[in-house]
Amino acid sequence: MQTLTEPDYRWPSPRFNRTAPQRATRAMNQADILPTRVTANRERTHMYRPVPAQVDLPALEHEVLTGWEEEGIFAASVAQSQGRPPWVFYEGPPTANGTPGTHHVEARVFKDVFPRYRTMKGYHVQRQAGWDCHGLPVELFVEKELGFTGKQDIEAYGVAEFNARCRESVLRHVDEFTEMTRRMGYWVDTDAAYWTMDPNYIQSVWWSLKQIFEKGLLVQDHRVAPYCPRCGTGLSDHELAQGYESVIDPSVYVRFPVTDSDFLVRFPGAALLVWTTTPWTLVSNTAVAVKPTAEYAVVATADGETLVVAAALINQIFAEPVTVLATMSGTELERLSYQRPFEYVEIPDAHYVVLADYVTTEDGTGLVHQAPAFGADDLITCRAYGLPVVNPVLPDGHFAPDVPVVGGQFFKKADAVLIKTLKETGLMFKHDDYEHSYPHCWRCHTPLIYYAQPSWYIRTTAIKDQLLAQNEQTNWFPEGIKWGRYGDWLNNNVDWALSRNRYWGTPLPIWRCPDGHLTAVASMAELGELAGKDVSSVDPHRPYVDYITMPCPTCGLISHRVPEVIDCWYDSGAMPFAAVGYPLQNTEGFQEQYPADFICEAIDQTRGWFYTLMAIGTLVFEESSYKNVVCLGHILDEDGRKMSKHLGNVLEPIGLMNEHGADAVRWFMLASGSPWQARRVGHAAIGDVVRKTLLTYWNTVSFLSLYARLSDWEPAAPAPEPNQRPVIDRWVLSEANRLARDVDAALEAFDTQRAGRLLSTFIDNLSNWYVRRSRRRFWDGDPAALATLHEALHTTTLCLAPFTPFITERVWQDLYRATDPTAPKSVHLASWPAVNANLIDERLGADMALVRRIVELGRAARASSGVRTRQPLGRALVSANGWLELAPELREQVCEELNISTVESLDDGGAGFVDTTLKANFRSLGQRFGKQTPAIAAAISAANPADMIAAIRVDGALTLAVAGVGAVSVTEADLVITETPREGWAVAADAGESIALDLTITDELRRAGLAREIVRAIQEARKNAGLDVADRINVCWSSTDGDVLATMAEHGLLISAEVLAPALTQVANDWPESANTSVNVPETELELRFSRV
RNA sequence: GGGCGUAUAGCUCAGCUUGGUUAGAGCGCUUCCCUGAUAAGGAAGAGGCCGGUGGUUCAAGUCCACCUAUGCCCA
Repeated sequence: MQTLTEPDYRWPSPRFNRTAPQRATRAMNQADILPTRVTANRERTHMYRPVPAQVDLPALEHEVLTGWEEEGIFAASVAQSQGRPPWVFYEGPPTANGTPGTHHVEARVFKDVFPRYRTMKGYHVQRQAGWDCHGLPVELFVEKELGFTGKQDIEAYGVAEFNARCRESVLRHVDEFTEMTRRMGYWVDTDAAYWTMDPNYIQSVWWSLKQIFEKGLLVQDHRVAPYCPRCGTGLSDHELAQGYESVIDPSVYVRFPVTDSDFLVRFPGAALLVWTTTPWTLVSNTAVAVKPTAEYAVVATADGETLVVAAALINQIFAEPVTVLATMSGTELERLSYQRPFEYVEIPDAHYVVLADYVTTEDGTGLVHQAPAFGADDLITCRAYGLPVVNPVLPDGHFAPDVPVVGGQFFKKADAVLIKTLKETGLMFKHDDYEHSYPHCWRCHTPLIYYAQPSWYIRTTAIKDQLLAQNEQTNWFPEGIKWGRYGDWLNNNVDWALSRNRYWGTPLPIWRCPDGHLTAVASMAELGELAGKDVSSVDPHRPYVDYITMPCPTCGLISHRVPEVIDCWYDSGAMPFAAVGYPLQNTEGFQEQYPADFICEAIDQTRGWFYTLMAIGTLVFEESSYKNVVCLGHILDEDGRKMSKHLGNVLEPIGLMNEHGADAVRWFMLASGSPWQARRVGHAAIGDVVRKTLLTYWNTVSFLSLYARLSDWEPAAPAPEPNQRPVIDRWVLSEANRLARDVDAALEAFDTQRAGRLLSTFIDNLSNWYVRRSRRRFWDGDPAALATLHEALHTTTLCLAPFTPFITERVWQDLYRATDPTAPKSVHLASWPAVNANLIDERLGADMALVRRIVELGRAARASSGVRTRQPLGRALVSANGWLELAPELREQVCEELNISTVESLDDGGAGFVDTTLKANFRSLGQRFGKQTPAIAAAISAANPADMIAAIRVDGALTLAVAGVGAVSVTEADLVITETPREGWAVAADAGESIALDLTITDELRRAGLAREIVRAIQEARKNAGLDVADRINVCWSSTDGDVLATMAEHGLLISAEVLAPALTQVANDWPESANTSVNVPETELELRFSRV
């Protein structure tokens, strides 16, 4: 129980699956191993807390979450760094419009790891959450709930009521996001979150729009967008994608007679041949576009016609052979005038050839009919020529009643009568049917019309050069996006179509009077002044803001707000200042927090948030709002498919984290595979990283705690200086310092994958080499070993903390905070580990790598020999570069690991045993000899290896006569030398290194092997009987076998010490009843039983 | 249609920037070894026309071109 005298929060104790280990002392002789237990779990302030080998990670995480919250650790970490240099992070607001998915976890893991890391590095990192509240997706969601089919339903229902429901819908989902954020350990301040629907936020947006308006960059113009004439609304791209249906449309080739007199002098009766699949747009024909760089031909047909077509398409268009009268580039056709097919509507100053890069010569005729009201490309092209936008189609999809022939007809239905007319007037060259997919309204299946509507634009094309310059200053991760996907987008920049004819969004703050004078408004206060009344309590949303009118400052007529709301992407791109209410509020704080050092989202934001942030920052402050941007690949399901509700393959994030642990999910996202690429996520993949890395780390911690406690060891106890410790300790400390240095560098470069690989490699080395090789020292309570592992895990835990904040917090509490009263009360309040460069020993790292390679070879040799490792061998011979220079301590590691008494160098006395093979080192030879390399390699293979080596080792080089090349000097570096011993030895060799085992087993060695066999059998039986590692046993044995008797006499002390047996008693047939566990020693005539003391 | 990625073992992926002759790792499978923390660890085996074609080069998984498949973004 917690008491009031305890000033500090008591982190909950871990759960136990087994009883806590009790104190015991590792013993090397029988006298010492008599029970010396003291009271279990004696209260020791500076001792590790017990760490169970088994761990329930999700349960641990819930305890840690509680601890963080009760102690306010996140707030403390932000408060503690107050006044330090800021490192600025912006949270991109998720659209709070649906249930969060695992893909949301991905970005949020990255948004968490770098701020945590930077905080440890001594920066102050504010982390404000945010919610994107507006937008069509929210409206559609509510429409669906209400069973609406279009805007008429919303108008009938009432905009005020509709928007109230949108607001409520947003609030509903925010809770789910908050819970997911909490569970995954993403430290972001949700209490101080910004909401794009907040009145202060909206006023900041208004302010920025007024800046842009006053620069003359916010203008009204036409915009072509897919539009459902039945629902009376434009459709977003995402809606468009849902509604493609296959339809059969007419495909018509129409003659447009040339009227340019010069051209007609050269080519009498010439006509442009134009192809279209939407004859109804011909009524609005305004121009004909050609590709400037394409070649066009004037051809005479078999029927005596003269037509202009793209040269590349002649064979496709004409069944009969034609005569080419002339060819010319598209550029030469520019401004050529022609007679349009239908004279139904007035289109002044038009009807000539224009140039457009997007025209292709792959199908049709290479001449594209232009109707700017019905095609986005057409509109851009025609606008460049100053051509008018004439639209005879009403918003309901019908031609205006006063249009001849087609008046009052639905646009698609008009095709038939127009085709008939074209045939009658002789303009039709060819008429086919053409099957293709055409967008339809996903709600009512009406064919959509690409339709020009008045729309508000931001002239981003005017600041294109500035945007490119800002992009040059920006660091992209991965780098390819900068001038790849994103750079392309900037280079092909088009004006930003800002307005939406919708309801739930930031209202466009522009008031217009009947004379068309425009007034931009930057705040509710300003609006109140202009309107001449107090409007400070009015909700700036529709419809309320729409009711506010003002006298036009120019002419005094009554101005009303324009009806549009703005693209919600503008909302989110405005967050750097709108989130803090700038400039109405926080004018000072804002300066420090702009621009951001770091933002991060998935790749789909290149044209979304990444762009709107940069564009708005450049428009308003003439500086992009971020310096470094991490751009993630998408998350896919186990089969590589996109996750979607539709497919039913969505991984629910909280469930995933409660099954494997948030740390596991985080580690997977950060370190498994490349974050830049699309990655598959599934239970198997995540379970894998838990086993491989997290549990290995945990078990190393548990191991340290277990043996330190058994030895009563405390980290404060004196230990030798690192340079006085055994070589393997110095090695692991060197590696640990390298780890801190290299992980730091990787995170500095935003490379979590590299950092993750470094960490898991180190953890593997620590557990499966350092601990494995040093176990005996831990049993003995060696302070050097305990201190070394303590220090190595300290570094590991700190480096790992930003990645897996839960498990490292647990370890911090149990190992470090429990033993050091001055330690920060959370690992997340600690600093990044200081690198002690003096402890980094590159040479030692290389030497240890050699030792481990030799051990690997030795294991292979053991396996191929059939002599198990438990059977000691007397001798091994090694041949490897650097072996002779190895410290004796390191060679000793090889002996121990391979259970061999002595390891000698093959070079020392192995001359008679050795076979030598030689291979050419192509890398070295190739650089010097280029084309002649194969001949020299062949000469090397042909030479006598022993002679060559002997010569080279004496003189350092050898001159070789090579056929066709001449005399060539070869050094040892040009060769790969492999020496292998001969008969009677078990051999393994790889890449010039080899080891040979002397398989001679003397009686002495055989008995030593038998002793180890007996020890192992007893240990296994102990474990199976559920004994604790410190329990003592009484052993009785009986045998008549001479070998066994000799072994027991020779190695009895060793055996009893190894298995913690104070008594090792030989019996005849008088087995004590208590000796109830019998041990089977394979292939040995030995009867053996034991009982717990 | 345009742009950008990706393609290597049954599966998941390194290696490609800087070309070098035996292409690696993990998971799964078979056999064996080690075990006084471990859900671990180790050795061996089976499993690869490194998507295809052509080119550059003494030498190509790696560089270049084209093609195919697939994904994303945009039309």
